[in-house]
Amino acid sequence: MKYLTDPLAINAVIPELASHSIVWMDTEVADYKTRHPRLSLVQILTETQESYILDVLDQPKLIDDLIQGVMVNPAIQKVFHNAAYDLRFLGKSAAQSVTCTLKLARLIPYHLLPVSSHSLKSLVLHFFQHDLSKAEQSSDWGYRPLTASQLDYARDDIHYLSQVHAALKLLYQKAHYDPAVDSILEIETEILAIQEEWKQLDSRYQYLKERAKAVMLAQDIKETDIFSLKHRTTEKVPFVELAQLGIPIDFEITLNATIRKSLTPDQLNQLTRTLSVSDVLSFRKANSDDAEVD
DNA sequence: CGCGGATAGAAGAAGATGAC
DNA sequence: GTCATCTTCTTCTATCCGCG
Repeated sequence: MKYLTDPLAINAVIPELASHSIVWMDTEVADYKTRHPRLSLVQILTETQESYILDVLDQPKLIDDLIQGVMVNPAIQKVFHNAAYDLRFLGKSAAQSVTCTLKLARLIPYHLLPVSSHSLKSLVLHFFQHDLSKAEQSSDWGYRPLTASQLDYARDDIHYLSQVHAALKLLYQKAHYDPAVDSILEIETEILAIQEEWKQLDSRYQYLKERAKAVMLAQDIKETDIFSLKHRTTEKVPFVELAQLGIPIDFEITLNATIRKSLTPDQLNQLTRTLSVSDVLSFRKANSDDAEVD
């Protein structure tokens, strides 16, 4: 691990970092609760397992050099967890070739990745049974010198990020089939195998939720360990009144059966109609015995 | 705390089905 | 044919998530 605090040393290492085709990155931020958070550390791991911790606190010039040298270069793939957060400090929309493991994790269906949260901590626990201590996450990253424990945390983060990334890529491949060559028969076999069990569970699940809601309403319980019940208000105004106020209205209204009925064919043709078509999958009604006599 | 994006769930619609 | 019911979909908005 290289912990670099000297601006000259950091500047010197940028070309070396830029020579990699993929790096795993993370940042630590000071004053994150205030209106003006400051970038404190940028951690970078290379595919050769070298980790760099760059101290860039109050070094806007250095941060910009890093953005120009690494972030905007499309030839370097940058992997972050919740990239949107780090990009606020590292080039924003100018950053190129950024991969986000949070987004990747969310693309994997629950049955292949059964975790209650897609935070890096949860993913590390799921894949590697390692409790990534997040105690340092909210520590003071604006104070110098940093503690050994802070630096350990900073290094662990990118190390586990690359491991999680690899595990996620495998699962992603497992989850994604090419529909052009996928087998409908295989899908049908699998869905029939679990359908009855799923129906029973789903029925029970919905039923219990309805009961819970009824109980909480009747007994005026607002919150339990697993449920919360709150009011939700929706206010409406007559459309005609809005129109009469001359408020610019620029959205479409679904042409439903009721409105359609009150329009003459002429009126209907005068309107600018846009049609949207969706494809609907449904189960066919289970055939009775005559189906087999085909 | 702030943000961008995801998510849950309510509401309303289309269309298939079923009872009569 | 009419009407009600069921499934599935889209749309909308408040709320949640994840980062430090």
